[in-house]
Amino acid sequence: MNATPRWLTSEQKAAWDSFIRMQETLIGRLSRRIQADSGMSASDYIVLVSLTERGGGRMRFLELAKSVEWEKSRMSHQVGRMRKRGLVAREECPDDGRGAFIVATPAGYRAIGEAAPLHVEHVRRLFIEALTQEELDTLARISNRVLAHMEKQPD
Amino acid sequence: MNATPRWLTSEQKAAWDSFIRMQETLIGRLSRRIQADSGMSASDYIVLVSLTERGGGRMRFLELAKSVEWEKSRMSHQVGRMRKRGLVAREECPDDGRGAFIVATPAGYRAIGEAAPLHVEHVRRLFIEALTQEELDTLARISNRVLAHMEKQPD
DNA sequence: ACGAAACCGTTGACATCTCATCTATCCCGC
DNA sequence: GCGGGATAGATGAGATGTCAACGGTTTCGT
Repeated sequence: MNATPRWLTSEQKAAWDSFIRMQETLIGRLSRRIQADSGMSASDYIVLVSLTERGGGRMRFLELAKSVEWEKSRMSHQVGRMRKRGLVAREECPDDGRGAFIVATPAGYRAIGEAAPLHVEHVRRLFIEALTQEELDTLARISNRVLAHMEKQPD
Repeated sequence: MNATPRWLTSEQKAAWDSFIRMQETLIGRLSRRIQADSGMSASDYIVLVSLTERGGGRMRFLELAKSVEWEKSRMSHQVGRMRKRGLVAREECPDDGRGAFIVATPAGYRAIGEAAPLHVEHVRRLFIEALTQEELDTLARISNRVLAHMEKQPD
């Protein structure tokens, strides 16, 4: 037994629609680019970046998952595939019999080393160059505000 | 034989990272919400919205695909699944022997009618409420600028 | 007319993501 | 030191997305 739903105002809807469309187009183009340029999936790329930059090429499994904010199941499948492709390896963890370290292989380093400059170039070309530094700052502030707001909200 | 890659400045990288993180978190939470609230996938939702709002419940297949900016293959699979679930139906097109109309079924209308208010509530709660109207306008302007820029760029 | 090219939509193979469930190990109180 | 709960991670099923190739139709130049 609800009241009429409260729809968005036309300004709110316009903002939402523009944002969604932009975001979808941009992410779509970038992932297709990564794939085409490097043969890696966008997921491979993200995981390798996090593993090599934030973990020095070696991280505990769940730490890696947290660092990219994925659930463990997703990461587990992903690591399995990346292992099959030789991008990462798995090492037992001496301290914790359940645990595992994920390690970037030389092939993994090579792949990310080749892919990263191309990726950055596309980010710059498609996104950064569209905006002034002031607009970028504004977008960052807005993004952080939304993130902070979401953290306070339940699911 | 390349020069050292031109990385992003720290301000640019900060903006990019914040945007990506926000976008991913927000979209992730919203799709899980749609799924949990209505049993529909986010894709089902988008397609039904476009079909009922912009097409009056009946659209040519490729027109539908264009209206949500999907490739035809993706839409074809999606429509196949939605057909199986009874959300849409397919009609032959008299004018064009290759073509097809996609039609929202009563069950489809019911599903979208129930899901939409909940979805809007979550959009409002997670996103709209985090920002002032001025910030929303700014974000819309920035999004449209990026979109316009991308349209001019090759793949 | 008629053949080629463009168009509409489908299909199959494969990669990926989610959810629920499972195993094994660790930790903690008693 | 033992039993129960938390933790680390893997796994299988099913839904989804991508890419490349395909089969009919239409269209259009000649």
